Amino acid sequence: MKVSQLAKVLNTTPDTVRYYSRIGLVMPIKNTENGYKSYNQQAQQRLKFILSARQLDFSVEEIKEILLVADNGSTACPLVREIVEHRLAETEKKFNDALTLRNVLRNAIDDWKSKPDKSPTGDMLCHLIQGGNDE
Amino acid sequence: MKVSQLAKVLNTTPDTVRYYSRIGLVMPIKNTENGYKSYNQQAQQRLKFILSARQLDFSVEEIKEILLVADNGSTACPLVREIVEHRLAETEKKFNDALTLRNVLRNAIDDWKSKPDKSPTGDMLCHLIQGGNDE
DNA sequence: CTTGACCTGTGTCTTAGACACAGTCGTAAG
DNA sequence: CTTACGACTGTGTCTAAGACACAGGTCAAG
Repeated sequence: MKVSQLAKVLNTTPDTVRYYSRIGLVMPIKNTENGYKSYNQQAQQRLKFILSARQLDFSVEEIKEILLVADNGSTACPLVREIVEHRLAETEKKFNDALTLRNVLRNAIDDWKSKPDKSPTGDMLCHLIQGGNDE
Repeated sequence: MKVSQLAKVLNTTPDTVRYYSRIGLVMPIKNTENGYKSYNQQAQQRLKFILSARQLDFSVEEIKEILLVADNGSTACPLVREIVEHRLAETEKKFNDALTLRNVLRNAIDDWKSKPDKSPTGDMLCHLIQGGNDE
């Protein structure tokens, strides 16, 4: 299995496969003829796992730690549970931040509807953004 | 006004002030004695504008374009309106993505509650992530 | 003068790949 | 067989918005 072939099978991009190879998450065999990377069944399994974890928004660094534990023969499950809890908390924060920003943007657009465009002055670059209650 | 003083006045960090100086968004005067950056009233005004735009999640690159237009004496308002519309669309996407991911994570946590930790096997690194319906 | 706390500019680091590039493969035509 | 050419390859570099490390500078207290 070469890079693009593996990428297609697992529905990802060659660049992603190369990246994970580059940082050592998957270890292809090097074809000594041309230096091309060659992936076996185990590498494919491993990459599939990585992609699944990425879908849960696990960072590559976290996945690296999980694999380290699993490669050692230990259960990675407790670590995985911990990470997913952590990720949930972060995602809820992102969710709230996006919600807040959405409202701010919507209010801005609404407020600005009644305001004209103005040329900048010495102390006012754009009254939409800077402007308090200019009339 | 030196870096940290300006940062404190505008409630931001010295690193942020230095960054905007470094990329040329604000242009401090160089003290010829010690090479320290010195900010005047106009620079402060400018930085304040930048920070306000950042609060609307405008990118630094977008702000750079706005300032370019304003420095030219033209109205930046149309550009600002365009950017904020664009940003709203992106924020709504982020919002939805976060919502979706939150549900995925919650479901995962819930599903996993009834599942034990397992040691990895040759073809199963972590059954929580990989596992279909193993019992 | 010396100490020490704080400040300074500059250089490097961060994520997770995307992109550019020169070289290589494989296949089809001549 | 050679040649051409499109698809592929590994490696090096780039991204956003600062954060951090570091060697040196400043300034007030003693």
